[in-house]
Amino acid sequence: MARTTGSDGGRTEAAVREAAVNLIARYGYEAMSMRQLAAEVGVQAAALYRYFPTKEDLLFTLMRDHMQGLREAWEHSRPAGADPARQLAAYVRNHIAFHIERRHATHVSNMELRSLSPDRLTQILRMRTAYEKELRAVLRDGVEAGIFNIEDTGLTAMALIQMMTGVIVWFRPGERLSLAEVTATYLSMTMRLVGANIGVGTGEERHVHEHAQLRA
Amino acid sequence: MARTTGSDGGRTEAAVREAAVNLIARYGYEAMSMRQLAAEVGVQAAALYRYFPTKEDLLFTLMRDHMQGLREAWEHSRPAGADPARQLAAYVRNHIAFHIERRHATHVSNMELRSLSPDRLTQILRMRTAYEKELRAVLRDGVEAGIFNIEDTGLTAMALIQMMTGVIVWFRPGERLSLAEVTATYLSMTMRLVGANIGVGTGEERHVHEHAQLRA
DNA sequence: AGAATAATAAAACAAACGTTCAATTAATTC
DNA sequence: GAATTAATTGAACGTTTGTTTTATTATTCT
Repeated sequence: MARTTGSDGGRTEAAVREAAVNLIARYGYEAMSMRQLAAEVGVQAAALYRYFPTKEDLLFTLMRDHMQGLREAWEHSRPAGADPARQLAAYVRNHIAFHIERRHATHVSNMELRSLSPDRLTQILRMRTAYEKELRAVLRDGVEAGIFNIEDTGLTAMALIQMMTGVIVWFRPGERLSLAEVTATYLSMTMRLVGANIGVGTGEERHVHEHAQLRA
Repeated sequence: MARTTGSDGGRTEAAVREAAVNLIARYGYEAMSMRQLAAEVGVQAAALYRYFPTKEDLLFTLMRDHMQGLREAWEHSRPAGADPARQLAAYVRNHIAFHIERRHATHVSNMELRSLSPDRLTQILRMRTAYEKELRAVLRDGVEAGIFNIEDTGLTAMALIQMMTGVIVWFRPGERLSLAEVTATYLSMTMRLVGANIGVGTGEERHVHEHAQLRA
């Protein structure tokens, strides 16, 4: 047999991407075979090579698109011209929302870096560094404006990102806490971490506090 | 050929463990072949099976020993009977020191969980959960004693652990900051995060502040 | 309707995989 | 010094891997 009725390149490629993200997140890039992926899509392994020349190309494409999506999400959600506290709050909200919406893709982008060739690894890391740089800039602005009290901007940025990204490890929708509650708590922890004056800028603090009271 | 002169089971096994940790951390468990590991040790692949019946047994052994080491390190360094702030400081110091001393083993234990069989995965996760529980207990004690101000103990514990473990991702000895400086800064961030009264308990705050001044 | 193109299947490739087995030599025990 | 045990080699096993090639069918274009 050959071309099947109703087959469509666009749909197949999208199906391959989605299945690949799920399989790689679950079993790992090396552990996922092209045949396994093809079977998940409902196609023969050879068909995959019409869309991605090699297995590594597939991985790289997934990662690149994920990082580009993250940068675009931040650019769309950042409140231009707002004070640093609001900017930081927007960064935290965007980061958590984006990563929870795409848990599997995030897992892939964070865990499978070592399967990339050196130059592709560099490309992805560059995108990640650029994104982290945005956070450092916000923190610096806040320090210069006297709103934040931070010992080491670089360290604080890394700590914040690790803390926020860590949410995807344990958060499961529909369990004890809602996404809104988790986000609120992380916002409050973030503001403590950067030494922001409580009640300044985010418009979230009272709200957070009420939730805290309910859970106490 | 067969047994080589000067060969020793104990030494070989130790060499296998060490090489395996390094190779798995660098290339991933699935990507590391038994032949590659054997070559690193300077032995034929078949020789590995004298010490570990399967590749997965090797992985599991590495992880189990790492988690046991972590628990033992905490038990030895915990200041029994001290106030919660000192306990928390000890937890942070031990966690960071242990994980930086064994960056590769930590990487393996955190990244290769999905390569374990279900029951072995459960065993490792149980050990990890028990360790995290210790932190939650310290936080709870601090809240009850009125020393800490925490919205959600569980969330704060996870945030702290992610934040601390994240150090191994970017920290490299001999770069901008020393381990002591990093630890001091993380201690201070931890105390902010749990809402500890500044200057209480840890005996580190003034020291931290001096470093901050130097870097500013 | 016929020609061109897009999408797939089926089969095959060499290479690499984890693992096993029998043979062989070094060290230890008696 | 002979017998036993410990440590390792070298070769082989059957699978599975990513990928390529060729053929075949569905769709689109003229």
